[in-house]
Amino acid sequence: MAITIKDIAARAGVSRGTVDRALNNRPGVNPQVRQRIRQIAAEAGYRPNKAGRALAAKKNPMTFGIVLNSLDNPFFSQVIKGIRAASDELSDFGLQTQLIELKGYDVSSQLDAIHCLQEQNVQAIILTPVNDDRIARAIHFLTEKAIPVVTVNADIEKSSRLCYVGCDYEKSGRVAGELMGLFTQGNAHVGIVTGTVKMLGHNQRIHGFDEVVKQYYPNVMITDIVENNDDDALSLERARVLLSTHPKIDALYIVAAGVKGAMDAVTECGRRITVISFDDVEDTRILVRSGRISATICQQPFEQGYQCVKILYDYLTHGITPQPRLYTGIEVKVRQNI
Amino acid sequence: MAITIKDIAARAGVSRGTVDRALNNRPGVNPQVRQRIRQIAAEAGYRPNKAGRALAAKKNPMTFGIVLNSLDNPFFSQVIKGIRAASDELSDFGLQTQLIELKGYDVSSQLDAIHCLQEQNVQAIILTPVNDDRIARAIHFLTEKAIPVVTVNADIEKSSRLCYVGCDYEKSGRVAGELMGLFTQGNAHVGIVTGTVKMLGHNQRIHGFDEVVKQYYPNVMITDIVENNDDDALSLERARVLLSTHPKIDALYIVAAGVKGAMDAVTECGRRITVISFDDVEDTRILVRSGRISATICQQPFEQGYQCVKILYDYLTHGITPQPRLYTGIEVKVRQNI
DNA sequence: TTGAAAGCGTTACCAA
DNA sequence: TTGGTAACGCTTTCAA
Repeated sequence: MAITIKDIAARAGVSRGTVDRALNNRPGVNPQVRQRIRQIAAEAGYRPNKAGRALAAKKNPMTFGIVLNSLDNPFFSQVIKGIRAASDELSDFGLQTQLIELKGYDVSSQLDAIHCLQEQNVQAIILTPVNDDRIARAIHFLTEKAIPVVTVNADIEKSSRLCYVGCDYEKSGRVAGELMGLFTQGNAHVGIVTGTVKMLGHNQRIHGFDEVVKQYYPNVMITDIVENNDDDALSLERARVLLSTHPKIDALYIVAAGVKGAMDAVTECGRRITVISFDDVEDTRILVRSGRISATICQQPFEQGYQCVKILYDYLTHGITPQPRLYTGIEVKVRQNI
Repeated sequence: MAITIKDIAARAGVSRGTVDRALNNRPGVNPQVRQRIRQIAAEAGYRPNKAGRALAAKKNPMTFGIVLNSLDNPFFSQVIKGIRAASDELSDFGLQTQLIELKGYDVSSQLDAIHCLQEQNVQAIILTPVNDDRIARAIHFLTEKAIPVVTVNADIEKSSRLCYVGCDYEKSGRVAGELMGLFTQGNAHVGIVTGTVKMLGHNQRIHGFDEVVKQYYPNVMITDIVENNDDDALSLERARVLLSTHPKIDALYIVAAGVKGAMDAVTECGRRITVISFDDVEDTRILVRSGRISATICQQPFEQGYQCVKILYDYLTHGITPQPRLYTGIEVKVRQNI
């Protein structure tokens, strides 16, 4: 049976309250007594009991505020499921969550949502930030007020967020490059369809891909790149031009959304094209099942949702400081395991 | 704030003790009173608080016994890490674990271990069973004594185990078949190196592979199969014969352990061979990194260890009956994500 | 600065 | 068949 506060109190010859104050950096303990108690606790290998703590914590429950750009974006439904799973699991330990869903990547609506949550006195905030200075400042402001912020799925440069939970975009691009090399046996003319060059993650996926084919598959050539703004209609149009302009293209690397549009262009042109894409939404799944996309590379959205909640809970209640980045797994899905 | 036993007791006009007895099927409650209490609890959407329960449960702590054939088998170190993670996490909730590690797949030493655990009055048993009738009978006996058994990593036919946690071998074989088709662009003569035809899982991996190439890649031919008993020395010998007997073979499907031995034979013969293997142990990792194995298909051993403990805990303390099979994910690892 | 005690939700035990 | 009470480990409040 593990050691408890009661045991430590007995050994130190003080009361349980004093031990609690000493170990949890609460004010009003004689420095020497505090020191002695910590010493005893460390020697005994004391670890606070989570159940006991949770029960006592129910007196002042916690709320996490969450801001996601998830409306009309099927990818995020899995992230939300992960968030729900974590907050369900932790509800018995005094945690509540409040979710605000936004559409698109608009800075001011994101700022509004953050302010709204702040007024509700949330203890922490989770968000998918737009990569903008005003958001960075808002995060800074929250952190100063001792409201930790975790970014999920997308990160923001030079901000004071506690932790980023999401994909390692560079690495997933490298995996894509490797698979392209393997599927084409090292010979291909690749057309790239990206979302937008303004999204950090999209660029990183291209960069990782490029590095790998350069190093290992010198006969895999990147022929051209087009942007589709994550939009299917535009994707069809741009991919159509891409394919007709470059008759040599026999492979497609689709970096973001707009998969269906690009694949319609492939069908139109009638050529045999090796395709690699990202994520696992309905449209993509159908295309992988039919063999028209060889592989799609996924980023564990459920896990992203689950972990961002869990990390904040552990940070606030057990003082566990997370690594600055938690990368979720890179999953290769083909026809047989999608 | 969620509803508690106290609330229900008040509404039903009885004591907390009676509510506890009524809701947890303990004896000694007037049937009508029991009925009424359950009604009230159901209407109020009562869900027992886990922290409260855990604290109370510390009075009679639980021990799970675990039997793994893990000695000299690096694959299992990850399974053990998963078990440790789960039992660490649950130690605050009154769980202890007792691990017995065995070498090889010997029925009688496995039976001995089970008896040993039984004498220590464990509340549940986790094991990697040998597929043998005597083990099946032992499991049956335990189940009758209300000691639930979960099989991990390998299952046993017609036994009364509560749940199997591990790989879907058939499906992972199908993924291998798909990848082989993609890597060879549908043209290959495949040699298969398996562990033993006596292991259900190994056969399933071959069967799944066979089905997929038959259906989707008719020009991927399975040329021959050899057994290596999961042993590197034997693997080298058999693979050597395989490759020299069939000069046409240009692809290798390595189903189980003995990867290093088989790959030494590949090096010897000097031909260019496309290789797919399973699992992620040191030897394999080096071969994938060097590009000599194109992909290795993994089965989340950590997750297997973690889940088997968690499932039993949830079953015993919260009455959550698991699905009969929990398949862990199939992970495709290539040079860039291993 | 410290101690004592109440309370979080559940279970177990003893008494009625 | 029931109720009352103590206990699990921790935090908080009030009093000293």
